[in-house]
Amino acid sequence: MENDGRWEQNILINELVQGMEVARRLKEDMNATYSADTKDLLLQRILSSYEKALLILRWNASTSKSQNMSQATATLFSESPISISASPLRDDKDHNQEFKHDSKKRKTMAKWVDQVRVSFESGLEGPHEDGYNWRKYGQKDILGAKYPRSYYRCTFRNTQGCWATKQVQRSDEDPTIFDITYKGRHTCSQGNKAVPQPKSPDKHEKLQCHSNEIQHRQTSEESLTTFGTIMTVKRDMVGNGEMEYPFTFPSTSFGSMAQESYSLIPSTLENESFLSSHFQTHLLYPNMQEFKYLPSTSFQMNELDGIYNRPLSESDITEIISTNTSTTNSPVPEFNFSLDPVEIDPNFPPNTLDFSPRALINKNI
DNA sequence: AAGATTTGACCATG
DNA sequence: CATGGTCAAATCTT
Repeated sequence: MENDGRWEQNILINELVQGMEVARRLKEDMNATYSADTKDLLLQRILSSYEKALLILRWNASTSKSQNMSQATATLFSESPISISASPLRDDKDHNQEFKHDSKKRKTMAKWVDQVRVSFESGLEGPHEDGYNWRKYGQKDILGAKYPRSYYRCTFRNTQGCWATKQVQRSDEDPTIFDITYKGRHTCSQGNKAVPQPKSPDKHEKLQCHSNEIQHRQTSEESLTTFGTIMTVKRDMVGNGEMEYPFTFPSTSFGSMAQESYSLIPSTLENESFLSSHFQTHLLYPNMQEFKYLPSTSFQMNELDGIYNRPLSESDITEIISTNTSTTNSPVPEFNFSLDPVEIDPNFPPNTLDFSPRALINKNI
């Protein structure tokens, strides 16, 4: 656990550096290039960096449990590489959520994809709770894939018109890894809640127990912020110009980390998408033994350097800003990041803006 | 009985 | 036409 300090420090530095970099960009382009909206987003991004930095400091000071601190920082950081983009090729109708109600149109509408890689202990049936209620609606054998792909949609699709979906695909190379692709933003009550309250704790508990031999106890206060395995995050462009954007997935599977983490870095590095100009950020749970195998310097910062140390287009800014917006949906309830992502960029139709599913796990272990 | 899952059929897309 | 995504009836679970 001696790495916790370094981890937190790196994140802290990282956040401050981000804020500084964005501020510098903003200063340079104060009276040119960027639109008013973009500037506003930049400012929000800056504020977010400081908020997060302060958050880390506050948390550090208020808790003696380094584990929870690490969980919080990991989660916070993990929200950073999120990016979103609307396809400029789509007309506004396609962005209109109303069209989502027409299944015939769904394939042509813009979508935002979150892709997450989550690992589990071997022997698991499948992915675990991510804070939302999903209903399986299909399964399909995928060409070249060893395991079938499962399709889930939000349980509240009919009752609340929530069109969030996810796909779960077990990894060929490492069956303990599941690629989970999220599409659509939760508009249901769960999606609006900072902390989804499991409606049926028993069910969740059963799932959790099923997937983990190791259960973690929490203090009452910290029970709201139980985050688990944050594995890898990948950003990919979809072929039709749609943007996949990464977000992190606060797994509740604590028990699996030590075993599975070995495979995470290789599996993602080998991924061809990594070589095709996409970037990936590896987020490893700070308490993992394997954490020590990571470069002593902040590997995340290197990733972010790739963002900040190049000329920024407006779309780049948008990506960075959306990083910010995601953090405003901080799953940590007591953090008062109240920015509504919908308001971040007026050019984005609200209902199609998708952010991190705020996958906050309120696990009642 | 209501809700969830399974699974083959259907459909859109490239 | 092959493939992936979704539908919906049948089936299972609660």
